[in-house]
Amino acid sequence: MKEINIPTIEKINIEAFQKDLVSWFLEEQRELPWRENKDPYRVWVSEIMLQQTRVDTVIPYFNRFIDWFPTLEDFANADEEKILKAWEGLGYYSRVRNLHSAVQEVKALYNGVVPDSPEEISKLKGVGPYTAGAILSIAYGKPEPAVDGNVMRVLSRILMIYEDIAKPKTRKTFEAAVRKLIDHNHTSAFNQALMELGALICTPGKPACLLCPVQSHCLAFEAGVQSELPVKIQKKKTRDVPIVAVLLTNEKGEFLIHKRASEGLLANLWEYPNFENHTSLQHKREFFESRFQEMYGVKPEITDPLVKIEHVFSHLVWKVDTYTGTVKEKISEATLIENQLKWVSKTEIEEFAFPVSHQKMMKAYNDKEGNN
DNA sequence: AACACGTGGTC
DNA sequence: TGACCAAGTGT
Repeated sequence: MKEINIPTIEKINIEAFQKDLVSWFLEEQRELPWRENKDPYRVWVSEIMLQQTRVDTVIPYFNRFIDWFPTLEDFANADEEKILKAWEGLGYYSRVRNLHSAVQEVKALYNGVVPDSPEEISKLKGVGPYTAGAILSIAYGKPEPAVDGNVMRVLSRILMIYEDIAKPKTRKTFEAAVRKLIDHNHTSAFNQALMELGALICTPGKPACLLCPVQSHCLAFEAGVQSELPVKIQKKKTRDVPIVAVLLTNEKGEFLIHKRASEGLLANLWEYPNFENHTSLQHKREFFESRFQEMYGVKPEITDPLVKIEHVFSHLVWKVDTYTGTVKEKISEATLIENQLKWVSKTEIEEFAFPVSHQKMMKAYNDKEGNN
């Protein structure tokens, strides 16, 4: 275990810093549904939802999630279709599948009680260094660091740390800092205060230093360099992926849907039949029809163009040309099962989780038909 | 270490 | 309008 040295920490009056920060949090914290109590299960769910996701986005999802699965055991017993539906639209869907298997493990191994040791809790799927520290400090009062993007931004300023926060090893520097700074009597408030401060005051763009409860402790403010911090180098280019997707119906008015693979992008979510189309430009319909036929043995008929959808992911961009179409011939039951295809009515379709891009297809269809 | 993994909001 | 961002983790 290498010792991490942070010279500037000597300049901080730690007790005064703790008091100013924690007092501010106790006074000014937002009322959030996951702050109603310290149930480790609720804290856990909220921390997973909040990964890379805004508070305002999470609130309605969290409330519905707790409504559907009030206890850890309720969630452990839920089926995968339902848990994906609970997450539909939130993104990063592996979060909910990992949470599900982790919760089932807690039920089986720990009698349904979320473990309170760093070693045990860190073994759970989807529980990394941040989430482990967050649950341990918030739900169990353990003096563990919970270093997220907010904490790195706030502490990079207070301690004038110029390490690139995009680099994995940098998190360790900030964990070491938190271990020295954390208020052992108020671990929950201290860690949450760091994040709350980052969200409300010590923001990325223009930090509201004049309103900051720990302004007098901030080395970057003292030096007038708060806008230069944190240092963050990085940006990957996205690549375009052209896709042709078709909303296919049969004579019964049912829609054909396809379940995505169990790993990778949008794993296990449902979608309308589509193919990546690197070939060309004017022949998208023919391309789809022939690919569909070679995959499933039946030739669909594409009728009308629907909408063009551009969907931006963090690492790629789908350029989707969508159409409506019909399937007149019968697709055999074996083919349907083998290829994870399903005919569903407009009512049944509500039970399945779709990525946002494909939700837009049905919306466009409804808008166009003027029905619902 | 670097990249895959979603979505909606912001300046 | 195109980054850049928001309470990260798995591989």
